[in-house]
Amino acid sequence: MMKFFKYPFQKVEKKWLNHWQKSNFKLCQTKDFPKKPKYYVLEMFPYPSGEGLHVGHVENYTAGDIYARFKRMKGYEVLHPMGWDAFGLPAENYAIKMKKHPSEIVKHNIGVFKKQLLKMGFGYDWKREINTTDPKYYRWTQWMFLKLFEKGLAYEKEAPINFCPSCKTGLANEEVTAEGTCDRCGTPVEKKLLKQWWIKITAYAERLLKDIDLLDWPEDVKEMQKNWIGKSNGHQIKFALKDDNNFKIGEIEVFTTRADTLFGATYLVLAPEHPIINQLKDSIQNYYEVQHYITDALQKSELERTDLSKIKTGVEMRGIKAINPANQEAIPVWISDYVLMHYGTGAIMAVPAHDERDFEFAKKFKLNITEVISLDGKEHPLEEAYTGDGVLINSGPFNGLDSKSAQEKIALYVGAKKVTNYKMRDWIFSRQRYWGEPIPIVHCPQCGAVPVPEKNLPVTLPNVKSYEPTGTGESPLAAIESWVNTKCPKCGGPAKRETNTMPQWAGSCWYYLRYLDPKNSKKFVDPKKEKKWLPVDIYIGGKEHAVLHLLYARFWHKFLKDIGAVATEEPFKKLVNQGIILGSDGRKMSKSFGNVVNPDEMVKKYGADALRMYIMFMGPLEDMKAWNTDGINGLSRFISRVWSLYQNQLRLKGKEVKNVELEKVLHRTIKKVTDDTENLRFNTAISALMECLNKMQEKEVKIPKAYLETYLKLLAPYAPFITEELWHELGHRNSIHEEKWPKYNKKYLEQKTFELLVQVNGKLRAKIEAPLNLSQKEAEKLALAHPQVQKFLQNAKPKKIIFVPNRLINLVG
RNA sequence: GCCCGGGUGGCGGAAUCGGCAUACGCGAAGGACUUAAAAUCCUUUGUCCUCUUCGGACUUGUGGGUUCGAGUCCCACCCCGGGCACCA
Repeated sequence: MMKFFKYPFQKVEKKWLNHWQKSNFKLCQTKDFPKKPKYYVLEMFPYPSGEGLHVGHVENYTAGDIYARFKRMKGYEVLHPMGWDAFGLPAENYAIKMKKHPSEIVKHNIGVFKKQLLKMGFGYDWKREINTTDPKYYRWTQWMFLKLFEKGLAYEKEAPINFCPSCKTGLANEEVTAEGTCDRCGTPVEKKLLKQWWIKITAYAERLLKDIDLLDWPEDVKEMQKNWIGKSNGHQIKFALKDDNNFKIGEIEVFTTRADTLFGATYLVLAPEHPIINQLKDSIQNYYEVQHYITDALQKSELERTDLSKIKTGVEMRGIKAINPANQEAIPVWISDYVLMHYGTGAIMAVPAHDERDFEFAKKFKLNITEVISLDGKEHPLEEAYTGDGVLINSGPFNGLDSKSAQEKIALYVGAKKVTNYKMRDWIFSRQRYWGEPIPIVHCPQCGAVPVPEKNLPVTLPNVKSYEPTGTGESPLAAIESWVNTKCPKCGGPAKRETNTMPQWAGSCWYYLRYLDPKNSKKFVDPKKEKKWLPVDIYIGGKEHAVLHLLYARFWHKFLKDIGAVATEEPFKKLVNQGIILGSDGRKMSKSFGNVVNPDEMVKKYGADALRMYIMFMGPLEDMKAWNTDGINGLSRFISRVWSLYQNQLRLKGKEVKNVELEKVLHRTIKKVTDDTENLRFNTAISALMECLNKMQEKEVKIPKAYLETYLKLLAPYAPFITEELWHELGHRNSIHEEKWPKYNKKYLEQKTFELLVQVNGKLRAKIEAPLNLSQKEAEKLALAHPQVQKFLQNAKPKKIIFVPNRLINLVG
């Protein structure tokens, strides 16, 4: 009789964690230059918040841990590191509240996180642990900034920041609500113009776009990056401006992707910020009205301006006309906030017949609408803009041409310039905050912005008590005079340090490189190590980083390549996004819904192995899935059943019984678990492990020890604790996690017979056990002899027979 | 509005090449063990007809199509999730 043994998971997990920790996870320590093939498994490193680890982390890191353990057993030298992305707002805000230094809070939170990760059984090479807030780390972030500065890719420019007049502080975008108010006090957020540091990521737009094709990434993430970069090819066309007396008073250049519609351009529209407006002010008859509109528009937040549901507004600059270069027609010039200054030239030619926005605008202000593209070459009354292709009409010498080929011809006709534009904008790199990497620049009244010499890096954050907001919109660092005032590295005169700090993205742009060489004080990474280990073979993390982090990191990496610091073009070869885990009510986990699952409690109640396996069993890694409190019971039960089986087997006396049937099942399981794990289909790998266990406990006989060992190895990446314990109970002294991954033997997968499926008119009517490689003739004979088949054929002869060897026969009557 | 995903039992999901739909797990029902409960073990479990089996009909969001055969391919539509959104 099979006896039930209760699995003492708490005892076992504690025992092995202690054991592994004693050697600082020697098993997971990676050689810099191994003989074995390398494999770099990376998970997006966490921000160590005060909340501790959440289930999303557990999902992300379990997937990575299973994969790293699997690859290691498959014979790779696996690099699987962990670190902390610890600069950023929450730590700073919490520090202000608790009157503690952010670094203390970070240190504490890291302690909590690390303990939780260890309890989950994750195996990292802790010798390579990094922390972005460590001066020894951010020294290199600053060094890279200086390189960007040196190459002209970091520059200063005035830009509006979000500013809360009540809190008297600059706000990060994430602190501004969707309604455009301050997250903390509800006051409407204002804009304040301040000098900001920018990174010229747009210089890399084309390469960032082109190289997306090199990546083994989810299609939607690639698509998102493409859209974000937003390349469009078009033309810049010049329109002469004339006043009421027909004097030429200037010129406006517009950007269009539809030069073929030029004859339909019945007015121009300028962005309210367009500098030419001021130059034209003497000729504008309604200048007061125009000025009023502009002031209004500039006060609006980006959110208000880009609200699509809003009815379009605008004002005409009376007294000024533009000349359409295609037909020399004088057309009105308007100003409207739906035209954006930062894209193209900040001015558009409006073709209301063939652009939805222009159509809407023209209807509202009763402007001319001229149809120039027609599907049938005829003119029609237009109910809405037609944005497709067609044949040109009302276009003088170009009538009858198809719109595609007309584009270049009309462009040539009016002397337009071919231009490529990108939606992507440069990256604002300054934050008015204390808890970030200081930007290593000194502002000298004589020499301007001077880089801090490399030998003086890092520029460390001053360790003072007051890092609360200054009230001016500047960084808290501005108030720390002893730190701010310094000497100019160039002329030696009195100068001030840059007081803005870097955004949280900075440290995460290159952390995957530092893991390769975390202690190097001469270089951020030894180029030989970079060459050996990059690119990252698999990068696992949340989709929320689909654009920003992943685009910044790709840019940063390409820049490092250009200065010869790395040899690879792209940092992350394969990307995988784990899906969000929702609460059991199907809503996003949140304190206010009370549906948050605490991993610590789950580990306490069910053990880490059960939690790991449940989270992987819930569904495909990339899918969104809802937590089910009962679900984890099933995996807890599975773990117990494994335990019981092995305890029974260890106690069973007598001879091992060779079991051909079980052997077949085992080898099928090896194949299935190997393939599924390789392809990150952990949920189906686990069900295969369950099926195999069901088979093993079906009969109460002594199973050969070799089978029991093989099964444990298959389970080891998933449940590292119980497998280690049982491996030792089977008499081994080494760790199961350094064992070789089992191979299946094809001979056990081969079948001598198969189940012939017999269909009549496509419907399954019988299943017949038949020898493999049965011929069609024999199959027919077998099928026709079956009473069920005769019944449905009604003794008629089949008109047609479909035969799929070793699978089915379909008799069509 | 545009661009991606997706829709399969009471629930999470499986079906990897167009060939047994519903694997595996949860839940539920019945039983064994127990004074009892928990735990554990066994049986049943898509819907309907026949309710005794044998068996049959139907079933992968909806409607059409291609095919000997469709969850899988094609067309149209409905619904859900995500991303982008005045980028000319």
